[in-house]
Amino acid sequence: MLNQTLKQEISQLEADFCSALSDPNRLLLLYALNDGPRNVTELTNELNLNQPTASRHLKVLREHGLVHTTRQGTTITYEISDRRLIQALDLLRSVMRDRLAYRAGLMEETVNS
Amino acid sequence: MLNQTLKQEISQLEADFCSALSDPNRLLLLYALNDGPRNVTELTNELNLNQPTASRHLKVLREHGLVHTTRQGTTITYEISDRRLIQALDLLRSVMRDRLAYRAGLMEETVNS
DNA sequence: TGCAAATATGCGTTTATACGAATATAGGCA
DNA sequence: TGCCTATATTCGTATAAACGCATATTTGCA
Repeated sequence: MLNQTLKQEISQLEADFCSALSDPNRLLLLYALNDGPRNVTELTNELNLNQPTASRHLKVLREHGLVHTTRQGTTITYEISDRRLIQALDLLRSVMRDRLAYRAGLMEETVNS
Repeated sequence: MLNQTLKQEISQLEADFCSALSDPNRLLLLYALNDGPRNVTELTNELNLNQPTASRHLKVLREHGLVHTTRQGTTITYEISDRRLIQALDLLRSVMRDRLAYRAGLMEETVNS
């Protein structure tokens, strides 16, 4: 059993982790990186971001340890740190999908009654 | 293959979903509800929140479909909607744990060198 | 040294979200 | 109706985070 203060600290950490995931551009970056390592320019082009935006979001991901980098000359390649992130995100998507399906069902019922 | 606009919309939805998870009090609420349904007063007491705070956070969880409610008289019981949420959160925790362990390892190396 | 390419940061503004304190609403019951 | 309990909302304020634009930093190379 954990005491309350510890629980709160862990939840704070986990919440910080989640807030790193709560931006659409960062999710797109993570999913892109799930297909393989990319450098900033490639990511910028693939996702149609402007360069400072991509760089700032990558910084957030990096600071939360969700991605890591290797430099080759002036180029910096980003890589996803842990595949379980995508597993977790996919789980969330399936929850989301079922919830949307449920709501769509409700809509139909409403329309048909 | 999904087109870019659709990808962006899905990522936006998923990001909204994640931002519902990016608050320590809401995570504590979810984990409490994982042990079984609770009403607002019980949650308020268990987590040492003040009542409006609990209510507001529960509203966020409800609006994102993470929990659902049943009313009995004046009492409203909250229940977690989908166990996979806890699965996903536990996955994130394990990623977090490994990352902290890795950083702790780096610290030791630094100290010992 | 000096330039070019890749990446990162600073600034100003806008938008979102959390909180406490106070207040409002809803349901049950006399 | 009027009161009590449970839950929700409003208000004012404070903090954080996103964006575009401009600029800085780093590295490789002539």
